[in-house]
Amino acid sequence: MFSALADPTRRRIVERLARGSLTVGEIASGFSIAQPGISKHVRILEGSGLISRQIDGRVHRCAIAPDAMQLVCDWIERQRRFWNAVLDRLGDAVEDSTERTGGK
Amino acid sequence: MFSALADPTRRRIVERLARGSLTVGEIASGFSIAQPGISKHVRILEGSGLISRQIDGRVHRCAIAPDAMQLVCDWIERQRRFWNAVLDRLGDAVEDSTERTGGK
DNA sequence: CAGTTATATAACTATATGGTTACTGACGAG
DNA sequence: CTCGTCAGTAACCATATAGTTATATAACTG
Repeated sequence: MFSALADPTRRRIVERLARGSLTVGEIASGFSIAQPGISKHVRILEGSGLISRQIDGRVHRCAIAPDAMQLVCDWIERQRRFWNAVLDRLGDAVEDSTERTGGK
Repeated sequence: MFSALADPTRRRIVERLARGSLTVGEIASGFSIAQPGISKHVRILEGSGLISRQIDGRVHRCAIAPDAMQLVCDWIERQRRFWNAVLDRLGDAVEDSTERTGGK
């Protein structure tokens, strides 16, 4: 799922889908890359569980999958906690060193 | 900076550096890949501004760069807001549809 | 039915990436 | 000075990835 979102084109697709569901053709019309390329990206996003597809006759309507979105949010929250902890630790280290050296 | 953190090996390097500064050799000893590979990763991390290097004789001591860490935290926070907004919108859509259909 | 449209699939290309080995240079110890 | 060590550079390799074009399949439309 992380690697699915690593590609900027796929992130843009998801961002567009966040505004509402779209068919594959509608997605493709927003990019300068050819339709088969979009099909690939959509397939990857679908395979990662990030989006779902409802086939309605010829058109495939794509939408963001709420469950996956929840996982994304959870994952980001974990990352946020981790990096903030790193940042805090760096802040402490700076304080320590400024104390030891008599400071700035 | 995002692409620098996209590689799992580089993330692990940063995680180890979060525990304290390390020389290139010390970093390399924690991985199964050869030293020149680590050198490359370190160079990429340094080029992205995520870590800094203090050359002390033969040894190169690496540490996380606080400024970049702040940027990472800011970026993650923006992402968190964005994806939570997407999630909220999806939640509303579900509510709407269940209202319309009389569904559970 | 024939023709058009929406999408997928196949085969290929180009490029980026992560890894390797071999070698080089700088520093420090004896 | 010589030798060993830490690290960087160069050249190369394998693989993955994003894109392409051409073709196939399936559903509408007249």
